Amino acid sequence: MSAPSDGPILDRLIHEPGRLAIMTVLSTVESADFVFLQRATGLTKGNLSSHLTKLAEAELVTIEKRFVHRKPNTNVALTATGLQRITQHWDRLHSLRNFSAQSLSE
Amino acid sequence: MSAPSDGPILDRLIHEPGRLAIMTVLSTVESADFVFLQRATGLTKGNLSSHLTKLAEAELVTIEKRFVHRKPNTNVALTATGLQRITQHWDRLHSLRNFSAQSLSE
DNA sequence: CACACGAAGTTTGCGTCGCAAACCTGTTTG
DNA sequence: CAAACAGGTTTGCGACGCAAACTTCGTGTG
Repeated sequence: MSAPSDGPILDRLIHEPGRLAIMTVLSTVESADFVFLQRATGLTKGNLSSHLTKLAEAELVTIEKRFVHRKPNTNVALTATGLQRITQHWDRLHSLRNFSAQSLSE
Repeated sequence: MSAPSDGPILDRLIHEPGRLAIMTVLSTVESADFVFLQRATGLTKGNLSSHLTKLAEAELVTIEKRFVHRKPNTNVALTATGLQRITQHWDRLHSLRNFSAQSLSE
């Protein structure tokens, strides 16, 4: 059967709204800096910072800190596993949505 | 613009994996009882119970407790607003996924 | 009858988490 | 120089989800 009770356990680390937004944006873009991500996701600096730290600890993103025009510039990109995981997460969301009740009838 | 920073703030109450599963299953089915939902979602009794309580407190579902064949039977259904909210939630997830970076360029 | 057992839920304890607010550090601006 | 600002980081705390313990009612079974 292919009920939601199967594999599709949603990973909280990625599912959390802020991080889902971050990961999804990153999956469309090669790399992005802190300010861009903040605008793209609507997160506050503080929350974006701590979400990025978590994602980096899980090795889903890489973070590079530089100076550009004498200002700090934090550049973020998905790792290979990060890309795989966000893709998989969206797949699981889709299969959850496409769930149909009769698959439980056995 | 239609960036994720706009409306699409994801509602944690519905977004939580267990409740997202519950609500999604309920949206396909008119009504379901406790045991059915447990199998459909893969949640433990305890967690299903507490999630249902939260959903009921938010008036997204109605809960009716009966006895069937002398056994307790808890029947759950979406309210009108519940259906609206889960539908809206999936819409927002889709627009998040379909986000394209250039909408920020202004 | 008494006692165990199971089904169907509920309650509790606790570690974890996300958020807002405070803080930090270097750079312009008045 | 002081003040404001840009770009982040750290902290405090209330809320939350999970697993495990508890409850209640009904059904064997010796």
